[in-house]
Amino acid sequence: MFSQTVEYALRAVVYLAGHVGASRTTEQVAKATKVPHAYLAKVLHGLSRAGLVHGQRGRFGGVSLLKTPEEITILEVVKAVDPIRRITSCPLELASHGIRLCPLHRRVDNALALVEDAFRKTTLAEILAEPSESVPLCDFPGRHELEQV
Amino acid sequence: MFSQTVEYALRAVVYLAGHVGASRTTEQVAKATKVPHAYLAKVLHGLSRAGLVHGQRGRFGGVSLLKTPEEITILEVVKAVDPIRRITSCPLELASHGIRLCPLHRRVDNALALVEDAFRKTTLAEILAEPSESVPLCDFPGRHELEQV
DNA sequence: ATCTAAACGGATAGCTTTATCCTGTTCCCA
DNA sequence: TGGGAACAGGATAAAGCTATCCGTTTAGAT
Repeated sequence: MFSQTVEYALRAVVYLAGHVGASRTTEQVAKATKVPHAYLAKVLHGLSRAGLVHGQRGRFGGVSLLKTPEEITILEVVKAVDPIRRITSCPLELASHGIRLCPLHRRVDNALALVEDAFRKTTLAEILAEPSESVPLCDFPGRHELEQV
Repeated sequence: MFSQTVEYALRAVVYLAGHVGASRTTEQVAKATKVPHAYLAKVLHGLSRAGLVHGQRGRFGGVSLLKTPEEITILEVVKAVDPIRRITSCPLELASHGIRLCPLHRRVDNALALVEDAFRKTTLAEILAEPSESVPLCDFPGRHELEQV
């Protein structure tokens, strides 16, 4: 239901949010998040165009968040790479429906709205702060590095 | 976010729910719901395999609902053609996460659960009964036939 | 200045979804 | 019992998503 791209983008930003300040190479992010690195580069570029991350070229470059984890919501990330297309007008293009959705599409759009709202309310900071057995993206409970090998 | 197939399937069952008892040809359904008829045939076949509709071959055949509109929920229809894949285990296959989702995937899965719940609570009967300016799938407010030409 | 590591960008390939077409099969009716 | 109407199902095609590869550009370090 959510695209692979969304999944990858979320993993990447959560990882970056766990390393604010420092910039990470796409290779590092790819390893830690188990995302194909060539494809991740595209996804990160999308996030860059949306103004969420900054890509620093050249040696010792990498990508880093442009905002604090408190300021970034899941919804922003989703919007950047694969926006939720709300239903704003009748998909059948029935003239008489116009701007008003029929009961069917009203319900479907309401479901989309639920997701949007849930995602709008969740920041990266919340995800990192949540007490949990399993740290986001991390194979080692309680520790916050995957690539310490 | 929802596939085209889901959209088509929902249109079809809502249409059929508006004509309980009688069976309609895929051609009729296709016209009324503005779905490509060859593709709709596949979708309807999927609904048939799921036991939601029955396809009667031969002359004066057609498709009809196997249950009353009160008994069919949107979720059943979605499940039949393109199920919502809930997140049941760590997508990164991190051993330490096991059955327990990390905060990120917990949130994403919660969003999926919201949609499932909303769809589980909605029956076709409700959609048809809802007082609205615009009748489902119908271009003529207050009337319930599109193909009266 | 040169070397090197990194993001950037385009070209390409495979897979899945969406869509079409055509043939077969079934069923009712005359 | 033959014919037509309708679903069933396979083959095929178009489009989008996912993924890979490779050359280019950039920037820092030496």
